[in-house]
Amino acid sequence: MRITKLTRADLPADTTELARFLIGRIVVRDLPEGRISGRIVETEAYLHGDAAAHSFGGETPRNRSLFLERGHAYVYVAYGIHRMLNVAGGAHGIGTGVLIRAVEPLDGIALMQARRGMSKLTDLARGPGRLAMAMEITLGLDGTDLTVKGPLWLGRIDRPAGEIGTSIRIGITKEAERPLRFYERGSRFVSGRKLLNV
DNA sequence: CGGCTGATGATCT
DNA sequence: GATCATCAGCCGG
Repeated sequence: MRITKLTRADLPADTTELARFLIGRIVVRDLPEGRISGRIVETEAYLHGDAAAHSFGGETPRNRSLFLERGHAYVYVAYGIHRMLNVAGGAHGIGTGVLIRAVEPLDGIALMQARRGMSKLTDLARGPGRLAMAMEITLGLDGTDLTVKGPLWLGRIDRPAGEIGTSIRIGITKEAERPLRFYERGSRFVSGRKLLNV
């Protein structure tokens, strides 16, 4: 399977557009043991001035990667257990980004299964915490430029995204009604409740 | 399948 | 010391 690297110019400057654009694109994790990759089927946008965004209170050591130019990784720990993978959006100095919530496993399925301690394909990377565990997303990857081939980068394959559905975001309480979650309709690899995935 | 709950640690106040 | 952009496991239907 041929995966072509995305360039920064490929990425929409608007973060909501970026969240939609990333559906159907590929996250590639290159490890010494081999390549792990997955096709993005679910994202959420976190915008400038959005009370649900980590950047809302201004730049801190933790969230500084969100303020990098679009295409950089922002990785943080949620609930003390799970790492979350985000793609920073917008221009340098603007704290916006896209949370990658689920991928459809492509390469390195055996590696993902070993990492997750389970084999069911549809549960390997369904949900941001599971995705991060399956793809070995560590805090050390925070700030990585995803438009450069390295340990973690973004690509595309010759397969169009399906129809994109929209819903409210999952697991937040502030600005909870904004329709900023996007997913590929009909995909079995999408997280969230059924009601949200119509 | 849907609902509930405890785990767990980095971060900021 | 409070707050989490979550998940696995357990329970009842």
